[in-house]
Amino acid sequence: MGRHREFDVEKVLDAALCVFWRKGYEGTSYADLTEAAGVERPALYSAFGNKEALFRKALDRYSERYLDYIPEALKLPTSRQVAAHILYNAVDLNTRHPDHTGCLGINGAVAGSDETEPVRQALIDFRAAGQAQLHERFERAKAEGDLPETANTEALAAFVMAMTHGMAVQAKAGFSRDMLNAVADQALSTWPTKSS
Amino acid sequence: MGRHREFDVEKVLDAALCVFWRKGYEGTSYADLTEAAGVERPALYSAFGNKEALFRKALDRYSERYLDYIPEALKLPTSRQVAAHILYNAVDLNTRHPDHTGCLGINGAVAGSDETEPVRQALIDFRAAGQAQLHERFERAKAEGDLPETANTEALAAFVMAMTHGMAVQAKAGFSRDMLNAVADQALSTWPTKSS
DNA sequence: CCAATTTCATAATGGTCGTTATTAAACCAC
DNA sequence: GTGGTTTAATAACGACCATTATGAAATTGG
Repeated sequence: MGRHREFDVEKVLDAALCVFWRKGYEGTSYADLTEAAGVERPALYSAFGNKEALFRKALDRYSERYLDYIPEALKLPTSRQVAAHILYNAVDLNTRHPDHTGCLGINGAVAGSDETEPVRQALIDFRAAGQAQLHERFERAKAEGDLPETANTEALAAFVMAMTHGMAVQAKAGFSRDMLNAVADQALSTWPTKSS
Repeated sequence: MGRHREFDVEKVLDAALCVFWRKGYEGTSYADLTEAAGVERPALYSAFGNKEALFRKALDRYSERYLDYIPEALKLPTSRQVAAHILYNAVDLNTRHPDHTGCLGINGAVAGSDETEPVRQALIDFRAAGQAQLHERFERAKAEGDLPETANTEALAAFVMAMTHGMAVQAKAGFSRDMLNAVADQALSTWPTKSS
């Protein structure tokens, strides 16, 4: 019983996600959020909690809605295909939406005031989780003989992640999709092979 | 005539630079700046102008004091040495100071509120200037036969910059110097050669 | 139809933001 | 040493920050 909610929670979360994506955590104000969502402040608080909780929910939704290419990539047969799938799909995601280029994992917060530290750390953990999955996958590739015994799988995973981070920065700076794809090409040209 | 300034302008600028380096432009408040510099607000305004002007001066000083390895790199004989010098020195710079890891060009601002847009753009230009120098140097390498005729020098320059950006993000996330050096190794592992 | 409950919009909270008046102190030329 | 000028420190400015108190509107169970 009681009055019904008049807005679609998921639509509002998507709107908030887009704002965070564009302006980062610290750069986003409730004025921005209410304008984008078409919903007043107290409604946001009652539906999602405070700003940090809202950001964390937006980050979860980002994972679900936009990063499905990562589990896809991990299932591919060779480590090179895994890396290629991730890099090219990252370029696509970073340049697909003209009003929020780059990546929430980077735009959200790289540096910031002390008050934003928990969010910054959450993003560090978020990125580390992706890197750990990649590391694990490359370990499997080594066991399967897809990667040479000498391969530093941890560094390889960190390298792919560094590329996605760097390209995200460049996408946010306005780099074209074509340019970033060429950058990804160059990154993949360094990929180790079993027979070298 | 008139009273003398009681603080060292360069020391105060260095202090401000360190704060911006750690917290970024938007994450830095005048409370932070005055505490770090040991100088009151009005003194900062009279010596440097407003927050944006102070940041721009800090960025200039950053260039002079910390990025001298870039002109050094450009003078090296081969494009591979140029890239290696930049990447390893970037790792060093990104991890040398425990209280401000990463790079001001990235930490300063990747995303932010609309008010920070001029600073964000200044950093984009700043990074683009470095990339242009690199591009030019790689063009020369191609003319000298150091790089193959087929090399995409613009993408190569963007690739090296993407690596520095990505490693800067990782350094700010706490990655070790050793890990980042291994990432740089991977990036350099298949630099294009004249004879391939 | 009434009472209980939930959401709504308005507007206020205390705090911090960047930026400056304001006034006292220190200096130099005369 | 006095007058003119520059800097220093205190404290204030309006604006915006995230958060919430308040009361009207809407809904359902009894």
